[in-house]
Amino acid sequence: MSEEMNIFVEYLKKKDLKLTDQRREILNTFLRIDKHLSVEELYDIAKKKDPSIGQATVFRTLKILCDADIAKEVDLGDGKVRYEHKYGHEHHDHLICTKCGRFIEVVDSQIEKLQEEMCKQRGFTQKLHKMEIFGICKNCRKK
Amino acid sequence: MSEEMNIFVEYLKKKDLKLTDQRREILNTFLRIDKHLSVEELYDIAKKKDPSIGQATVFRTLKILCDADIAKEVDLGDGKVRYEHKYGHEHHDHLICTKCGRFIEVVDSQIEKLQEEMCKQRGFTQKLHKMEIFGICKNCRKK
DNA sequence: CTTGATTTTGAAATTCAATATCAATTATAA
DNA sequence: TTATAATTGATATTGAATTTCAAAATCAAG
Ligand SMILES: [Mn+2]
Ligand SMILES: [Mn+2]
Ligand SMILES: [Zn+2]
Ligand SMILES: [Zn+2]
Repeated sequence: MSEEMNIFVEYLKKKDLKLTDQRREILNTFLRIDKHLSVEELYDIAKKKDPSIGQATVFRTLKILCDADIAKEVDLGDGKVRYEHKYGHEHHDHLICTKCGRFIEVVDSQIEKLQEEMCKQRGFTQKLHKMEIFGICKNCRKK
Repeated sequence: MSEEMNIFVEYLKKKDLKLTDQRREILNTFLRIDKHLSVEELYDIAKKKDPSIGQATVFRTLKILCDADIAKEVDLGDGKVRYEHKYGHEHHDHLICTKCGRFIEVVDSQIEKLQEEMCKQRGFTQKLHKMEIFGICKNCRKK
């Protein structure tokens, strides 16, 4: 049983929510496919294992996984929210290939520091930030 | 007649599009209200001057203004696309106050440089980037 | 000016992701 | 086992954005 599943079970207990087959299966699928998937994509995969799972339950379960800090929304404003693993993952930003759709995860401590400074200078209290760089990845460039 | 209006007129001519009262009024409203407005907000304002203007036309015209590099989409992934002035404005990022909704425009040449380096290191060709920092602005903090 | 091909318009219909509704089903503690 | 409360999936609904379409407007040519 994965760490995340333990956390999930505990979280559900704490919130008086119930552990169901669907929720278990959705979490397992989410963990197995380590990508930035949309609900639709995750739903299609989970459905294969258990055809009785409904879209609404996938939406609902991913929201719970976010509340439990197991998943995190990634919204690029392209009309579909995606979800990534949060548990055991530090904050990071993304380089996104507009050709193949690959997400490259990056952190630059210097940039993070400069962001802090920039906010401080303006009396702005930073809560969170998003940095996304769009372009063409190494692989796609070669071809 | 504003610079932007000249550009718009030229752009329309070049693309065999027509200059209409609605398009003129939408651009003027857009220029007058120098904020990051959603289509809905811009529509409500433009409608007061000319009640016959329809939402669809506002959507359509803002798309044209983007094509003409007069306007630029700002999509924070909160379900509503906003538009800002592009003509005569350099690239910049945003500090966004989650309390009052204010947009503070910022550029940090050091950050921009580090972003370039980061991409270079990974063989990633940067096309564009978005950086948004969410938090509480000076004004809202005081209260 | 007119003319007339072509574009544009606004209202309404449609799309699409996300959310809400609801009766039937299921989990879980007593 | 039973009672209660949560959960489910199908379906309906929402809200932003887009498409459709017949009527109206633009604008270049005459
Ligand atoms: Mn990521
Ligand atoms: Mn701006
Ligand atoms: Zn790629
Ligand atoms: Zn504020």
